[in-house]
Amino acid sequence: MKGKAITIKDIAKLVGVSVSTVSRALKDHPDISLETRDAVKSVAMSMNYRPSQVAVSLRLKQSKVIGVLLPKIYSFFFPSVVNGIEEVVNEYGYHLMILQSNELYQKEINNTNILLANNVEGVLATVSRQTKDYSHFENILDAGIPMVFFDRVPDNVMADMVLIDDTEGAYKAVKHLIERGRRKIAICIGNPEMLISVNRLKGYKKALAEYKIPFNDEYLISAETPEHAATQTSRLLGLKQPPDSIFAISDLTMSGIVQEIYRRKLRVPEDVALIGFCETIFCKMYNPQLSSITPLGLEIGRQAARRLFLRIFSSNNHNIKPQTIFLNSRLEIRDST
Amino acid sequence: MKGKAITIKDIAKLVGVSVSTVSRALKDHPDISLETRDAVKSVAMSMNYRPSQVAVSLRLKQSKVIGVLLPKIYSFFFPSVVNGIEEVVNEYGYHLMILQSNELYQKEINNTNILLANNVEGVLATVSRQTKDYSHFENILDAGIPMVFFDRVPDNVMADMVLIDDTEGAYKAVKHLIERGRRKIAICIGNPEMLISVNRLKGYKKALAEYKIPFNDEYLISAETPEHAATQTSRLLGLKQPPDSIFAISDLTMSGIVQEIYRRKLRVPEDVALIGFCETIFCKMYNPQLSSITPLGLEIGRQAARRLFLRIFSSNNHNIKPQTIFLNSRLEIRDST
DNA sequence: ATCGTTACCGCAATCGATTGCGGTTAATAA
DNA sequence: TTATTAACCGCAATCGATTGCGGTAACGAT
Repeated sequence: MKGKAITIKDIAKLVGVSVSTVSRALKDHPDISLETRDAVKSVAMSMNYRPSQVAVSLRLKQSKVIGVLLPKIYSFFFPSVVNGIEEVVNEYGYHLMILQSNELYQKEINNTNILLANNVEGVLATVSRQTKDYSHFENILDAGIPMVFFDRVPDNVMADMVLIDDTEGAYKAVKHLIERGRRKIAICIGNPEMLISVNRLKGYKKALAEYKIPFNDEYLISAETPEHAATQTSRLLGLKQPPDSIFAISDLTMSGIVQEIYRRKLRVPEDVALIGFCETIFCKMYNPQLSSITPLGLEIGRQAARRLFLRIFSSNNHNIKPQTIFLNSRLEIRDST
Repeated sequence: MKGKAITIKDIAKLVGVSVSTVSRALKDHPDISLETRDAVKSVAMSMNYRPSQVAVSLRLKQSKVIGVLLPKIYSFFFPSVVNGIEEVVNEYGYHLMILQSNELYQKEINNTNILLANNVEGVLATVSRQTKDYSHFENILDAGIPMVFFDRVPDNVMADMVLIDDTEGAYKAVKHLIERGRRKIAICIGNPEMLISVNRLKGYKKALAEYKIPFNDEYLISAETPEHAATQTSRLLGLKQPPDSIFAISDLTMSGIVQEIYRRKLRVPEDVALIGFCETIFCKMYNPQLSSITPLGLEIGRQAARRLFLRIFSSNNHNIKPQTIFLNSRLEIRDST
């Protein structure tokens, strides 16, 4: 900021009125005569005046900024969520401060502090994989700042949550495989401690149970990177009774699985049927295109943001009961099943 | 902000000193005695004091925020750039305000105003497809705020630019195809008016010329969406002399091309060799994996951010000559060629 | 006893915008 | 002519932190 921006004071001097008059004129306060208003406005216009959001933020605590806490923007899923958030946030004239934790607990704490220091008016968050303690989020809530969690949510924080019904989604995926005649169905989850893994595994088991297929723990693998998924898949396919289908609960691990299947020159879906839990656009990039449960990141972002603004604009935010919104994910059948 | 945050004033009252003393004590000003310093600090700590970044920003014009202007975060390329930017920006204790234009000129103008109103200390930008006039960027520069453009850059703004050497990259890609024995090489560009299209096309022609292969404008298609690319590809493959290889200059259009090739049950690379201009991770998702020129988004982000901080921390920003940095993209040979 | 230092600390202005309250002018009523 | 009352507008405090400058106390030196 060298070429100092022009302020309300500059306008006041030029028009020959006080700063208070300028301030009021600019927002059509009835106390100010029409001529004065016009004079102020035209000068403001000609000087290319831009009100300092920072000053407003200090004075009124209205920063027009929503904080977003993410593990990693460089992924398949989060950019679409961010898109949904932006869509809504822009409607209200707000914008985003996006902070990533890189899945680190300490970084997540720092990030909450940064948001607090910047007077954000609301926070949307997905917790990192490392996070077990949620007290840093309480700081935000205690400051009276509305929060909505999405996707990976904490289990004992009094705030709104927006997430996909993982159990239901996984259930639909596996049921679909069964209906296609598969019986030896493997599942690749992520970190077994994560709720997302737990729930999707639950849906998997539910579908098996419904068709009286016994659960075989040799068919359960866990991976957090494509490479890891590939080696795990290799083990799977080397079994005496290799699976005839695989359900992968994440985009990233699916790519590893596909790699390994290609490497072994197996056919999809003839030898192995595949179904993922991933964004549409990525499923379409494979050959054959993957059937999938799409988590609808866009929709998650929208809903979370809407819920947040409901609180921001409510006079008695604290009287609104925290709510958990489950979104149904959609089964999209393509060529891999 | 209901549960009002605690301020320097609260600490002052509790310790029994003035606010100025607290301010100085917190930053180890030598004027303040050690006991006072410790007293202030311990109280600050126990009250969980967090300095208001907003107040500092107003007073000192140090917002610790870097603005990022993007067409669309939901893409293949930009998240990786953002990652690179974040990496550097965090080193310096800064964070990002990311604004997307959705390729709309008017939105881009609004976004520059938002950044200005928020006292950002620097701006990193990629221009939208619609943008022909760059005067809104001049506003930022005139305010004394350093700017670095990356990827899609304007052609007549006095600012730093960081971009990949498109011509060289395309040249390497096409040369690679030729060396693999291909002669009927098609190219799919984006909007023909965009510099990126122009330059990559230039590299394509350069490689052809080097091997004395005449340019055939039937082999030149242009698309901005996967769907559009698919129909264009269909036309290509329906030619009397269909191409034996296709070079696609963007991730998105490549996906459309691949779709169409799959649909026609053509083999890659036997019938049609493919080479893209895309991020590694996406190339690996195809079957077969795509050879590619990788634009190294991460590296672009890093370099742009570094260049920006060079200006931010220099006392005479305006004396540093604007510089255009070309990054070499890397040829990664996989299975599609 | 007086002056000079040094060591510490507070006053008050400042950044830019907002707003309660009080003041001035002019018009109108009595 | 005087009191009343709109109609307009300005003063000054405020948000939270920073900082130039001035002030006080304690100490030693002369």
